[in-house]
Amino acid sequence: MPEPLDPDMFAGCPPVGGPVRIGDKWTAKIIRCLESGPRRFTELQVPLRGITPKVLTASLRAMERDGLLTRTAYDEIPPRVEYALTDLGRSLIEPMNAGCAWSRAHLAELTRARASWQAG
Amino acid sequence: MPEPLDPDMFAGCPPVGGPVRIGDKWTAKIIRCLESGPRRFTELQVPLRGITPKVLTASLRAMERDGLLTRTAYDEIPPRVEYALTDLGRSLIEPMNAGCAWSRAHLAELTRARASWQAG
DNA sequence: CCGTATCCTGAGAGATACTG
DNA sequence: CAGTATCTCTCAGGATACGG
Repeated sequence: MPEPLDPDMFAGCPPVGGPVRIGDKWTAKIIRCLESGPRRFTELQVPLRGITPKVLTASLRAMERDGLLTRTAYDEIPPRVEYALTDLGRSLIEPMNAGCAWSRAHLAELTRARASWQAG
Repeated sequence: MPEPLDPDMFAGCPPVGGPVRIGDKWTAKIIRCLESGPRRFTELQVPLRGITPKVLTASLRAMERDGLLTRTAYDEIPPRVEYALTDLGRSLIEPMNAGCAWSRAHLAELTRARASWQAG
């Protein structure tokens, strides 16, 4: 493969931190939480161990802005807000599963690689 | 979907920054660069616009440690070093393609969502 | 050619406290 | 219940310069 690399081979690629921040700490997990149906703010906080309300709010707002989920506030007392995946958000589940499948298939191999690196 | 979320639903999931840092700024692109065959340090710097040697070195070392690629130094003058994907590294291409396919399919939709957010 | 050595910056993330 | 308001911190990433 002696062909030189195209200097512009990433020209069409969105920059990291561009269109969708699926690679951040929480986005993928939030999608998983909403996979089974709409959830409320506090409900999300439970599996998202220790996420602070500020960070959860920021994550949800970003995802809402990107059209991955919807926020619905009901005018009740006490307040009730529900977050639900859009079709767009739901469409991310497939590629996410591809990544998870890779992890399951190769995690052992990876752990071995790290171990033998430590060894020498 | 009134079933409560499992508080431990992410128990088995590796922490972000865990096993494989594919979500960082450079790892995926480096894999793309090596897809077509082994490459040298300076060769990688070309499409990786503006990556500094320090950062490229750090990325390559991390990937080597994880068994995603190999580093081969030839004892010549001037020095020659080649980086090549391992089978493990190559196996990441498939799930990466799944993500790229998603981008291609939904980028327009996403851009629309952002625009309408700005508008209203 | 292939890196190392320093120094620096910013953004994501967390701790803590408070409110409609 | 569902957030906001501050403050702080860490660390990936970058700028620059130098070395085998």
